Amino acid sequence: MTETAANGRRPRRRRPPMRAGGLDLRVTLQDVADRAGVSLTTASRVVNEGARRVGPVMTDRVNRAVAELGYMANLQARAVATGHSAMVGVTVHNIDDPYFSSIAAGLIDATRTRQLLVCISSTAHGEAGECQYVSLMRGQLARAVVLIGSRSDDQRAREALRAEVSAFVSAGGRAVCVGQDMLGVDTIMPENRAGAMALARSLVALGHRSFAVLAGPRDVLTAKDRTDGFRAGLRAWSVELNPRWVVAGAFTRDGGYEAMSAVLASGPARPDCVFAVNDVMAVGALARLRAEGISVPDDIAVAGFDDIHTLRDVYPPLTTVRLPLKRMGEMAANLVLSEDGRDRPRIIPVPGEVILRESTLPRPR
Amino acid sequence: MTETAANGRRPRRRRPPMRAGGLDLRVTLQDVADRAGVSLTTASRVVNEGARRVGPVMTDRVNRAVAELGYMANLQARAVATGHSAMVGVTVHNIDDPYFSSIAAGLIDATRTRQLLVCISSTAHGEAGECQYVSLMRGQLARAVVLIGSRSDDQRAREALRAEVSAFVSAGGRAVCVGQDMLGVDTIMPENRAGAMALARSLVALGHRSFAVLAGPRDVLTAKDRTDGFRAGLRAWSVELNPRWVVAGAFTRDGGYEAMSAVLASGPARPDCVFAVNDVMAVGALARLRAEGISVPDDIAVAGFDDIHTLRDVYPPLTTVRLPLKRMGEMAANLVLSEDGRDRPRIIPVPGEVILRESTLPRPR
DNA sequence: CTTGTCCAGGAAAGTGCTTTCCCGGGCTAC
DNA sequence: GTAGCCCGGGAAAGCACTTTCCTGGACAAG
Repeated sequence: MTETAANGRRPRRRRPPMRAGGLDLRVTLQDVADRAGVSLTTASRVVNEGARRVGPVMTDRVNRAVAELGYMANLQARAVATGHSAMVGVTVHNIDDPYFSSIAAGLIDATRTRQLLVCISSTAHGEAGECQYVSLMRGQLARAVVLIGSRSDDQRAREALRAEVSAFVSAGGRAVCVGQDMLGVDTIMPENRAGAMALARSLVALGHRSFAVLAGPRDVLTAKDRTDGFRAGLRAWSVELNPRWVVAGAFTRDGGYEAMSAVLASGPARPDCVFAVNDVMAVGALARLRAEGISVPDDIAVAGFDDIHTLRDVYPPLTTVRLPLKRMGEMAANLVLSEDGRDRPRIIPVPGEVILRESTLPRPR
Repeated sequence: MTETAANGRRPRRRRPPMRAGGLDLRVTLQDVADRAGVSLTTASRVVNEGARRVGPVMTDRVNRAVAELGYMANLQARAVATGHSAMVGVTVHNIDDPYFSSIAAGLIDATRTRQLLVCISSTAHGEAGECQYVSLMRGQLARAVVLIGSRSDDQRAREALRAEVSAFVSAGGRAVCVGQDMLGVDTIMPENRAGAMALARSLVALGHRSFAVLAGPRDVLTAKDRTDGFRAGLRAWSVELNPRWVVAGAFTRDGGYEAMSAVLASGPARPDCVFAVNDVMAVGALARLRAEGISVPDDIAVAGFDDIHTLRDVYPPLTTVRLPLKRMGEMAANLVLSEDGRDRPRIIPVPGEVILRESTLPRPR
């Protein structure tokens, strides 16, 4: 009681920018302790419900003070003291793209019950942005970082990212990638190549013989893998792909629209079937064909990749390769949460499933 | 030099859970200072490029040490020291819904250059989840919190959220809402009511006389506002809405599908036109009508709301009310970043624009 | 009655950073 | 030549927590 009285409250801290007029009522654990008439230590122990037990009287007093003051622990300070936080950093290339938002949704869902704080950054393609974000997460003492999206074929950028990720891991974090296995960390790996290959086989089986590919961005490995897989699948049936009909384009609806335009402009001949390396592009292609008055699937068939949920109702229904996107997000979350204990990264392949719909009806020959 | 030698490096800190085998190489500012042979203070000043100038020699030495050691500041510690962080918390109801991911994309975009760290939580409807998240953000000393999505008509929940937000603001944060103005904070307010009203007028002008409304979830104010606005718009033309044809349903494709089913099942009569309170539901309705062999727009016209970008290519193209979703995200970011200095919250109404497309061709009478 | 063992509570030392305050040297002004 | 003044550098005091270590009392065992 003697000391306690002398232990005057520290003066309100300097709070630098201090919003105009907004009185600052940040309440600290010390405030709680004071109000409850206990030591800071005891207050901390009650709040943390940790190993150390506290008597029921004190516990009660502290809890009451917490409620009365509306106390919320300063999580940053806690992170500094303990050396780790509950944050999980996530990067996607474009959150507005349903491919990414589906995966993110799965991840967030799986994470909800686990008391983790998910931070999403939309890095608009490019390893540079991801690099920066991983570094930021290192600064946040993030528990993990999840890099969602295709790797690029830019070797230098990839090395830089690899180094950054490795620094993050050395600092005690965990890293997971959804895409290609190029970072030396746990990876959820959609089987783009095999999926596209299977799709090619199915399309040939339906009677299609000449193909165009709307191949996505040149430097994106996912696009490359799907294109290559498709070509390989055709080749297995001795069907060759006309290089003039393999045209690049952005991974967007408009990218698909323009790539389709390029195919149509390439000459009077037309392919039996167009494979767009993702559904979003396929929708753009459909729009372009409709604008031209070309009937799908009667004149030209169209197939996509991903089986995006929100696109399941375009007309005609799109043949595609289904990837369990939400599930992939959950799998990523599980990788983040499970201790590995093993020395080598886990690679989890995710097969795609060919879904034939009306956009590629059988072609009578 | 005398002191420096004695100033032995602190022993490596206790690092509690310590991943198996993962050697912990967290490098601190002290390490940098030691390596550069300068004081902690100087190192800090160099790293922060703050007001205080440091001589070129020291600056250089520190920068070199930073590079060599791969130093990344512990942002949590910085936040503790300064009393604020660069974090912005964002809640959406469902990140997988294009409505939300578009707004989020706009927000993230606008935020990229500003050195802010965006944390997104998907709170799956419900003020309770938002409450919890705002509290979490208070613990993170977040600079701001952005609540994206409709308020519900649950008064108690709303009060709780309001209290939590107010605690957040008292602690020096800023709050922005995208939805209804019910929280007493800066708000981006889509004019749902007016938009639906205008849509109703346009549809009547096209010759439609009997309407069904797929009205969304009962407790969601956005759904309610749109329904009410639509009803009011009809009434202005002396058209009444048959209550049996106002059916609730989830804000999803499947919700729209089922609500449409309910309308069809309600009797032999059919409405001229169906208004789904958002595009996603409208797409579900289209699917249901197609399944029934009912032609849109010849037999029944369909209209939605939002003008979701990825849905712009459904067939037939959907009449809707366009909301500038990405722009709304940017506006929210701007509200977050601009100091207000005013005493009362800013409310920014966002008008919707009626877009007539083929799903509601004029009906000859 | 003494000794040893828990046990709840508190003081204090940490966590990595910022920022205030102090100090000594070089400069200019008179 | 000296008084006054910046100016770059460092020591130390925060910031809001956690956790170790200590302490005094209650209790059981001998």
